[in-house]
Order: sequence, then C-alpha cells, then structure tokens
Amino acid sequence: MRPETLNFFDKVYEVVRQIPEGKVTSYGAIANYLGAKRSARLVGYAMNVSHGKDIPAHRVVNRNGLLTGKHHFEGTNLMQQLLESEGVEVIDHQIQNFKQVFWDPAEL
DNA sequence: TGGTTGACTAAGT
DNA sequence: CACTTAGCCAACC
Repeated sequence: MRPETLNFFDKVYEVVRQIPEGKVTSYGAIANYLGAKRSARLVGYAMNVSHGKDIPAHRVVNRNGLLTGKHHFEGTNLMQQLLESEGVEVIDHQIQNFKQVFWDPAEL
C-alpha cells in the first residue's frame, strides 16, 4: 500500500496545524513536504474538506501569497482579518513581505 | 466503475 | 507582461 496517499488529507491537516501564528505557507510547500510536490491541488482540496475541523486554513495560501481560498470563508475579508490579527500584513487579500512570513514545514 | 472537479503550479503564447 | 494551456491526483457524484 501507499501510506503517503492513504492519510494524505490527515497529513495535510497535521502540517497546517503546525503552522505558527503570524506565519503562512503555500499549498505547493505542503504537498512537497508530503512527497507529492505535484499535488498542490490535493492540498487545496484537503482544505476544502477541512471545514468543521480544527484547521487554520487561513494560514495556507498559494505560492504568490494571494488568499485564493478566501472565497471559501464566510465574508469576503474574514481570511484577511484573521491573518492580520496574527501579525501578517495583508493588503487586498495579498500577503505583504510574503518571504518573511512564509513558513516551510521542513524547517520545523 | 468512470468521468468531472479543484483553496495549485509551471510553462507556453 | 497578462492570459491560456497542460499536468497533477485524490475525492466526489
């Protein structure tokens, strides 16, 4: 069997939960950390299912630092507000100083 | 069982 | 430099 794929979603959740406050990461980084660097979409899909779970999905953005997933949150700027309240500077759903607030799961 | 979908990414036009 | 196309792979219907 391929345990990597069996718990893919669960692994994604684990990684997302480990994201420290004031930091963000990208779908591709998570996918890469899980060994499926080509499957960034699956990470996004996992987030889609993460509703109802204790997952800080607002800390996961695309590689441009753009809050692509904001549409899945309630309001239009909830995701941005959550990040800003954690110390992440966000302007127009775009993370500023992305490189500085970026957190790579492999660094932990 | 099989085809469609998507919170991505990289490469091409 | 902005938009389009293609690859990716598990979940969903």
